[in-house]
Amino acid sequence: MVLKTKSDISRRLLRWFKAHGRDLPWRSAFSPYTVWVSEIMLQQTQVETVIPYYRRFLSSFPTIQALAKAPQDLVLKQWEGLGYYSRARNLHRAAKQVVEAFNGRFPDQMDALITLPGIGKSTAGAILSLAYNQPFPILDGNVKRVLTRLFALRALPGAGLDKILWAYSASLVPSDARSFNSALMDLGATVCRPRNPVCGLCPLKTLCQGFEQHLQELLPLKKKRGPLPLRVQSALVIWKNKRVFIRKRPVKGLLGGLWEFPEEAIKKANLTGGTKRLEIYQNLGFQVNVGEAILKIRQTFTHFKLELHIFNAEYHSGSPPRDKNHRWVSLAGLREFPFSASHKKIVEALSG
DNA sequence: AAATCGGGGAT
DNA sequence: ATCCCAGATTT
Repeated sequence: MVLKTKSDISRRLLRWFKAHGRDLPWRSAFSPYTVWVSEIMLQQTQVETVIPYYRRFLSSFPTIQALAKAPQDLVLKQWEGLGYYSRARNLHRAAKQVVEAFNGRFPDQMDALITLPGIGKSTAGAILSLAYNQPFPILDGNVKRVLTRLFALRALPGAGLDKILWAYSASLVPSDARSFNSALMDLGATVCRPRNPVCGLCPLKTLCQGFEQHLQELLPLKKKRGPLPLRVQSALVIWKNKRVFIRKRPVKGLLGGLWEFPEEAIKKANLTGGTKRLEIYQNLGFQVNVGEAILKIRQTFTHFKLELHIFNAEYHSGSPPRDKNHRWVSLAGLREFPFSASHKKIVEALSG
């Protein structure tokens, strides 16, 4: 009975996929490199957002050797605006590892794949199934939702539920894992959607326990999170002889490796008391005269909200550290450096 | 187990 | 405004 249902599910899904599967840029070649790049970009990021980045990235780095040889600033520049920049740094590191430790040969085994930075169990399963057509399961947001509904799993999110979902995903994968896993993701994205699932168009409708129990809108269960804390910060556009000062953020942590106009936390009171503005900057290493506010930017991050106040400033005295992480750059030169979305808006405000 | 890590699309 | 996206890594 269970075996019959299993083959029933894969048969229905594969037939549906032939007629309704998405035509996506990374589904033309199935080379390990392009599958890998797409999988990393697609982590926590929607397909439509990824597509232009994917094209540009492969245009800049057509091979894993080209990626391995590239400077990190250029890799981050191609990633600029996509978010979760550790993905880009890990992708770059992993490319070097494959070129050096694996002689340029992309691994085709689970144990080797998960040694590469940025590749966890699900991305490894995706690479093995999509690039090599090996029968490995995946468990992304789409698959979690489809399986949770299909088997009416009422557990709260967490390790316990994940273990059950991995077991279901593994039990369902047929020999044509490439098409099956693609179909599972497409079904989740286009039919078994988070809100307003289109159960009338679902090939698994008659097998779906969630639909049978009218739970499709309630599943998967989610835990609610509290309000995000607000961080108020300032950034300075410091001028000196038609150039502006930028520095590189630490490679670890938030927006790691990106460049910025010096940014620090401030208290809201310091925004209004004109003369207090000189006290805003503690760690700059040199003295400036702070001018008027020129821009205010709000940005929501995963775990906090940012309110960023940008001020014009003029170099006064002293000197910043003389290393490659601190630069005076012309307006035209700013285009070479990778910035976060917020600081990209500052660049645009200065240029436009 | 919980926190960290971006930015935007959809509603 | 909220939810969530082809998750991984660190704490």
